[in-house]
Amino acid sequence: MLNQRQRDILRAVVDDYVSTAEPVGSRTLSRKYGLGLSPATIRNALADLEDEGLLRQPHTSAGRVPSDQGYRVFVEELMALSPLAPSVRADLLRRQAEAEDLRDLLTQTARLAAVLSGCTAIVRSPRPAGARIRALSLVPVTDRELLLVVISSTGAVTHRQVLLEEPIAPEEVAALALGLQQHLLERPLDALTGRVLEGLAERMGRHRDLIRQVIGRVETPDDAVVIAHTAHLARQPEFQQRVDGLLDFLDRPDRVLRWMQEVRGGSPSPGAVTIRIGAEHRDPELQGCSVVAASYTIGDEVAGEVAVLGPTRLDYATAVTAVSALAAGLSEVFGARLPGEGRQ
Amino acid sequence: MLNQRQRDILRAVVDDYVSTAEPVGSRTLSRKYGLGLSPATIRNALADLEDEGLLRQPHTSAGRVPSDQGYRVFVEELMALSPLAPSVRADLLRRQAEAEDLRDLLTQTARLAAVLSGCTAIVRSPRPAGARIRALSLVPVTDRELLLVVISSTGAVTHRQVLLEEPIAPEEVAALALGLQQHLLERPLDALTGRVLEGLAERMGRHRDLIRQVIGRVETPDDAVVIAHTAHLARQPEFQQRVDGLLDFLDRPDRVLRWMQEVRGGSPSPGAVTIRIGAEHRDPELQGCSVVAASYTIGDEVAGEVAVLGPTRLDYATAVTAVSALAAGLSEVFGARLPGEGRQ
DNA sequence: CTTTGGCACTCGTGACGCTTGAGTGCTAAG
DNA sequence: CTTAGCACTCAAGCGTCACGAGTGCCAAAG
Repeated sequence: MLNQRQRDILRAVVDDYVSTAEPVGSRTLSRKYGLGLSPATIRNALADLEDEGLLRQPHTSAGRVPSDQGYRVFVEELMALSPLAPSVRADLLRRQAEAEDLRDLLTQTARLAAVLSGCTAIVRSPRPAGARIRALSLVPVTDRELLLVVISSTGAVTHRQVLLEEPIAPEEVAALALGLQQHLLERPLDALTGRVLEGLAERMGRHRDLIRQVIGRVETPDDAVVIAHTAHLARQPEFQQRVDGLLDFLDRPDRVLRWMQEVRGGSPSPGAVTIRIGAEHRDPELQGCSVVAASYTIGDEVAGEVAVLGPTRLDYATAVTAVSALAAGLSEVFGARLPGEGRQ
Repeated sequence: MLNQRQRDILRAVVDDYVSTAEPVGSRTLSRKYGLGLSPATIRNALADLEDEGLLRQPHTSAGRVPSDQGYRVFVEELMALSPLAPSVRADLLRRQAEAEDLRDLLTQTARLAAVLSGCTAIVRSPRPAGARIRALSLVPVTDRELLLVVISSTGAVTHRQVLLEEPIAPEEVAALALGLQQHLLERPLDALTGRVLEGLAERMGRHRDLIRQVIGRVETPDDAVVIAHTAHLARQPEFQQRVDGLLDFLDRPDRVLRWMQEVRGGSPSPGAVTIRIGAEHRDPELQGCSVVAASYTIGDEVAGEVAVLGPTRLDYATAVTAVSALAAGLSEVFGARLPGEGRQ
């Protein structure tokens, strides 16, 4: 276990390295941080911390750098969280509440997270397991072309084109819509995929094929994540040589989505902040990266996450405050529209 | 004016520099390209080309590098375009035709352009001046919440939430929708903004405010451009130091959109390929970049562009073939659905 | 008049060695 | 247990040097 001095010194090392990106040595620590200890004493402590595996030395005669494990201890035991000023918090919430629709809300949230943390931000669209179909409509486009519009209880609007073999009359469209509504309204979104629809298709007689076309994705991975300010990643000195790999990763929404889901798996409790550091990531592109994610809720259910992505040398305290505040804001905005109300 | 030899040599310099990213000297040219000339002769020609402003020397005793103006001459007079193999072309068209909806179509097209050219690709959503409102529907979500769905003749679907002060009955919604349809169907999309709506609002009696809410953007800039494979930009050696500026630019859809529109302004003829090189860009971030854009059409009208973005040292011939083929593909896919038909 | 070989010159690059400075570990004294 | 001192290590910076790629110019050959 670490004693108080070691904790102070580890904290100082992380603080200094986060702000300078340079290995930090005993003299710097003695001078810049009010530890009241001589460099020699600090050296002993540093050596101990290195034995514990919390610090690394890039080479002999360089300063120390936190290891992934060191960051882990830092975020779990040492980090001093300073809450946002109430005025800032209010400002964030106001901006979120002002969003014009779901997409705008997520985009704004991602941008705010990126600006606050100085990192690339990622927001996962709300997709609570309990999301239900709140409204459903068939819009006739031409006499053999319909648009199916589905609105979920999260406020997500998805639409899908349906091409028909033969013309359909407006009254028939209305009847069909009514039938669909009777069977699907208030059912879970999952009802739009798989066997439920197959069963429904059988019962719908001649429009069986129409229903079949609806089976499948109602939302693409492209819509499922919003990414903001990839430029921040490119600015990190440690990523100069590997920006392309990271961008390549972020260019693929499906991978990002799977990864977000996996990160969230680590901590299923609502509102919690998950931090994943460096080697704790499975994907090779993400070595040297850390992610800080906070989940937001709709009702009592975890619906999605607000996350920031940066080098392991990231300002965890700021990141945690930022994603917490923004996730809480999302929960609030969603909560303000009680079940039965909606938000596009 | 350039003589044949100078043209051959300029072409060789561009070819070599594009593939190696290294300044190219007289000996390399004499050896690798079948010019049948000694290095000394080539040196004379190189000096002439430099006097003309078509080549630059990074420093004395380095090889030559094409100047922006040199690339300009290259693309206008020297470039050898090799058409795509019919099988590849057919494959592209097949992939485009298979797209499930407008968004998927644009995303796939952008990805194909990026892969073919090895550059970052940008596709601008179709927005022909003549686009009309093909279908319009009001979907009741709750008793004081409606979703307005608008489908344009390009197949773009946009939706916007409308919050009401007081509850509205389903029959009233239907009547309102009918009223809107009568006034707006087949009118230009512009009718959804500005004074047309103001006039309409007056006539709609108590639902005036509802109409007012609809005024404004029907499509955000976020939807207007699709960007693929930003990682390719980060891979270019000349951008190592400035990836962040470029990403910052691409992170802002509104700027990208304005820029695309400006680039297209250069060549208004349908189907044409526009090339903008280095200093020809106004934005400082884009110095050292070139863009190759081909417009696609709906009917006879220019609707949008397929573009690739890379360093000035880019493979213009490949880029031109790629964007031309993909833009033609888009035109074809849009053309196949005649006016009156639609595509989500 | 054009082409070409030769030659002197320039300049970036990489290797080498040197110095400097930051940092360490160890030891002995306080 | 703390700290001052000391010897040691190593990266980074700097000047020197040789090398090589490239140039411009000139005079001779075609």
